[in-house]
Amino acid sequence: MAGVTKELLLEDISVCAPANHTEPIDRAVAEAMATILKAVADPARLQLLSILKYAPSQEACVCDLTEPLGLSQPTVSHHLKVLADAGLVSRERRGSWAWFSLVPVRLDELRSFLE
Amino acid sequence: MAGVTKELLLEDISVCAPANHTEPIDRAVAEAMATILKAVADPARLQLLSILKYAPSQEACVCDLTEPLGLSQPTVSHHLKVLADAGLVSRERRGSWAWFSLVPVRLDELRSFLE
DNA sequence: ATTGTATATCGACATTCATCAATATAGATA
DNA sequence: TATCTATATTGATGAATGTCGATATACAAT
Repeated sequence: MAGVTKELLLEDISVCAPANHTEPIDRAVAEAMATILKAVADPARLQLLSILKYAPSQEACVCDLTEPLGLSQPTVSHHLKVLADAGLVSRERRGSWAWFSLVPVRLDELRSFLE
Repeated sequence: MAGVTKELLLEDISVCAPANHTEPIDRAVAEAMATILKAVADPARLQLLSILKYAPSQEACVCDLTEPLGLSQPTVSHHLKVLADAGLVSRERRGSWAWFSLVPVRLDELRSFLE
């Protein structure tokens, strides 16, 4: 099935926007949030997010990322896919290169949820 | 070796207090933060944190937690240990019961790091 | 001491995951 | 078309992890 994205859309986790809970979350919400948190809970992916944050024009292509991470190109590509599926980074193809950039609102959601 | 704790102390991650970075984090910092994030990135543990947050007097014992989570007592005990090792909850023995409560400053650190 | 209850640890199992080499795909250029 | 480069996918492998039953430990109360 081409064109099907596995990205978790914001609407899927209705509870994580305002974080105005008055009672404990249930299993379904916990699983949805855990999916996003798992995407962040990896050293390589934390480095990727950090590099993107401080990159000129807040973006970078895969070829700029393998060397600072010390990982192979397939592995870096894999990590970027995990981040993209979680909605934490976006991908834009320009010529032969794939440019990745942060989706800041997604990290805002994470922080809100932890309040 | 009795009395040895595996808790990650705040001092161990010198960079996560103010979150005033000006350059990308290195692998060591990323690994330290990933350890704490991994502790949070699990549905059962997110539920535990949430239940503790809304519990009367912000604490609960294991026997109060198995039923809402639908998991066995050893499994809940295991998850609480993971959270305690990450410094996210504290444990206090009172009689036969072990009372767990949140360590809010630890969650503050997580949020700061994601800024 | 014995019994009972609450919690922790152990051992095992199935699943997930990070990683790489090999290969496939996409796009640019000749 | 053919070729070159950048990125994505596949397949395999070893490590980490969530879960439970069985057992051990800690504490209270007979």
